[in-house]
Amino acid sequence: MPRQSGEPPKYQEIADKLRRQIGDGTYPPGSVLPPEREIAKLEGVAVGTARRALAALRDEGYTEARVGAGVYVRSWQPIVRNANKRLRTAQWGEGRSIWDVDIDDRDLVAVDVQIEHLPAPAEVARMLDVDESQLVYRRSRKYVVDGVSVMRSASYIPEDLARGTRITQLDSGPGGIYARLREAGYGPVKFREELRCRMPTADETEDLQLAAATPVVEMCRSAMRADGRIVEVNRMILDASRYLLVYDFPA
Amino acid sequence: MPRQSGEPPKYQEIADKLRRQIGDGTYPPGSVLPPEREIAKLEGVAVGTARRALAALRDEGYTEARVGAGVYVRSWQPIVRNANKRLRTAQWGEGRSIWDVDIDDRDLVAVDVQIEHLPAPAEVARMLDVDESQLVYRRSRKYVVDGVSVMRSASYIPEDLARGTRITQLDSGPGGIYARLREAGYGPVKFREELRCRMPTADETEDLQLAAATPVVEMCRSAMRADGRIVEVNRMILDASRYLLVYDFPA
DNA sequence: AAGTGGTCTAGACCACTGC
DNA sequence: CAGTGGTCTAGACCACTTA
Repeated sequence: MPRQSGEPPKYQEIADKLRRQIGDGTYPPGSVLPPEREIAKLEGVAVGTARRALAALRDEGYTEARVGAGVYVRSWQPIVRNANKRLRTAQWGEGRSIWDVDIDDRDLVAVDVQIEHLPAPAEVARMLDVDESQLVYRRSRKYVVDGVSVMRSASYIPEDLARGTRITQLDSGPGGIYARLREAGYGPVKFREELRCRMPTADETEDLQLAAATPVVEMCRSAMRADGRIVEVNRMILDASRYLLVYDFPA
Repeated sequence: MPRQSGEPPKYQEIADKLRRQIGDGTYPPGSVLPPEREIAKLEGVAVGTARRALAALRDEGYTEARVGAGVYVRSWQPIVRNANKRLRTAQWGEGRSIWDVDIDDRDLVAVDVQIEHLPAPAEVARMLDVDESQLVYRRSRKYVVDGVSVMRSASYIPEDLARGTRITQLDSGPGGIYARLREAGYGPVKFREELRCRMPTADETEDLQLAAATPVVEMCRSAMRADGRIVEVNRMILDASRYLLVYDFPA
């Protein structure tokens, strides 16, 4: 039988009900929802319709399905990322990686660290104000917290600034690349972060092991020297469900 | 027939193909994809499977379906929002961006403007450091650009700061509420913006007329006076597909 | 081995659009 | 009025998890 004309779709009403039950603690974070076949029987709908309701919840980030096991209620425990605090000059001098600062007491691990020496990608070349054919260093890595991939980052540095420093090595040394740039007299004085939020590509979903329908934040940070030259461009993809972003600025 | 064991699902392969064709210009922005029944026939699958492929594209923001008309390819023409424009114009000059966006100044129109006088919501009360029972002014509005709803905003001001000023009126006067606060000696000197990105609730989808599976940016801006008191809290919901957010800050 | 979510089929009626 | 996307049914097999 087709559904009667009129109000909201059945799958939406079932989803609303489950959403409410997740909200009021009937299904607390970490718990399992009834299987789709049981929901179908309880609500008197076809299994496909119950599936759509569950899919809606999954697509809103409420739940995570594990095949063979069940549909689990997710919780949101974000990493607080304060851009200004992390990049303050004082903290680079202390020999700490900027990434240590805001992770509370959770372990943050960089994996899949790579250094490449390649021609600048078009947009990066425009930002760095160099020719596309010119070589840059690309330092890429993925960050993992509590076993969960939360971000992929790729940093681009013009060759003439990186040459002869530890920026070209896997371990860039205490304080990271900003400390190296500063030692060489190229310390950045200003930053710009541009962000957009969108649904991930298939590659990003695979790389960060994103739950279905989790958005990503695509961020580009550029670091500028006193004379106005951009000395580094950092392109990042963040699992949006894992981050709370904070910016402070004067009026 | 159930599908053969092995590689990616059919609907995913069809989606990949369409995604590629959107990318290479076979279906340019604004064009219409073949109807689901035709895709089903062409690909030799059931209509439901073709539908899943189209649903995947829609869920990634590539397309927008108009019932009765067809599935249209979307384009991304974001509003560039520079949180601290003063810093930007003074120190960065004309902005270079990785994203190729026109920085045109389209007019933002405020609609559905409302002023309420109500007890502070719990989180707002905590931010403003007042009792939950205490009254605050809530100024809410929706912003529309080119006929499209892009943001909903709700600003909260403690009663003792707003009383006797035009902050309590629909038209808060030239310069907006910050000018009024400044006149009263309460001018903010610092801002903080906290952002998270997530899938919208059903209410938000309805309110902003969001395309299916478009993420939102949930933002909370607080304005701080010289003595440290927070004089305003502004809660915003942005259609993520319409915004490019920019933050400048010193090292 | 039983149960679960993921995929798929082959139909159907509805509300809406555009001619 | 023909065509479109949205919803729904009642089945089916698969790969996987759990015990």
